[in-house]
Amino acid sequence: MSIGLGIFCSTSDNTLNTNRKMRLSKLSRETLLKTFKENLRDFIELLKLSCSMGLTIFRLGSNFIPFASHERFDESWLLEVESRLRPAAREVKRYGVRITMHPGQYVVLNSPRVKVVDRSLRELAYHFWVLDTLGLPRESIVVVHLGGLYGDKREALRRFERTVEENEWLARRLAIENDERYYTAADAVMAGERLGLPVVFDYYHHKLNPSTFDMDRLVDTWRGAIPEFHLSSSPGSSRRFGEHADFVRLDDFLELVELWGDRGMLDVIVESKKKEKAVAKLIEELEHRGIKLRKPPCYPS
DNA sequence: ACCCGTCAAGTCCGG
DNA sequence: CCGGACTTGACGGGT
Repeated sequence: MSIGLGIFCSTSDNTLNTNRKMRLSKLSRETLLKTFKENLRDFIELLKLSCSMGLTIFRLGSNFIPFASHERFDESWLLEVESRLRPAAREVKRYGVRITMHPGQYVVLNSPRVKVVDRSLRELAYHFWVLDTLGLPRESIVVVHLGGLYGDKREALRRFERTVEENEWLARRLAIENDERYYTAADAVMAGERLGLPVVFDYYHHKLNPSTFDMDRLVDTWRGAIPEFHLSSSPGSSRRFGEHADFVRLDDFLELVELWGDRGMLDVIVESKKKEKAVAKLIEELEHRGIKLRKPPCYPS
C-alpha cells in the first residue's frame, strides 16, 4: 500500500488555520501583514502536525495572503510578504510534506465574461506565486474545476481549453478536478489529456456525478508524478446535496483503494469537516485491519 | 462576553 | 431581471 493521507487548510477547531478571512473594509498594510503572519505561523505548525500524524500531503488555504489578487491589494505589500515567506521555504521543504492549493468557486476559467476570466487568472497567478516563492516542485499543483455550463457544455469546455492554451504558464501547476454537478471524471480526463493537465479525482463528487472513465488514463495525465485524490463521505439522509460529513466512512476509503488497485503511490486529501480527527479515526481503523499507509520523510518526528 | 448582521469574487435555478 | 441556494463559517461592530 502506498497511499498517503492529508488534511486541508486548518485543524477542526481552527486553533491552527492557514485560511483566515478578512473584511475588505479592514484591508490595510497592518491588518494584512498581521493576518498573513498568523497564517504562516500556523502553516508551519500544521506541517508539524501532519508529520507527527504521518500525513504526506497538505492543502494550503487560499486566503493564505488575504486579497492578494484584489485590485485594492498594494503591490508593495507583496515585498514584505515575500521577505517572510521566502525564508520559510527551507523549513517547509525539510518536512517533505506535499503542498497543494485549491481556489474556490470564484475561479472560473470558462466563463464567457472576460472580466471573470481575468480575475480568475489573477487569482491563479497569486496561487502560483505562493508555491513558487516557497520553492516547491511541480507536484505542488493548483486544482480547479472546469466551471459552468452556460447552456452549452461543449462550447463551455472549448472555452476552458482556449483559456488554458492562451495562457501557457497555467500548465506549470494547474490541475483539473471532477465536480459534483456538471463535469464528470470522464470530462476531466478528456480535458486533461487534450491540455496536458493532471486530473484530480474526487471520489465523493464521482459518486454524486458518476461517469465511466479509464483509471489508467487518468493516472497517465500525471506523467509519473504522484496523483492527488480527494475523499469525503455523505452525512446521510435529509442533508444538503454535496455536503461533507464530519468523518470519512471506512467503506468509502476501501472503495477508493479498490478503484486504485496497485498502481503505486497516491496522495489522498480527506475533506471531512472534522479534519485531523477524521483522518486520525480512519488511520486507527486501517491499522486495526492491518492496512499500512505511506508516511512522509519526517515521520516519526 | 455574547449576539447577530454581514461578508470580493460566480453560476444556476425558479419566480 | 432578481433573490436565494450553493457552502459555511467566521469576522467584528454593537450591546
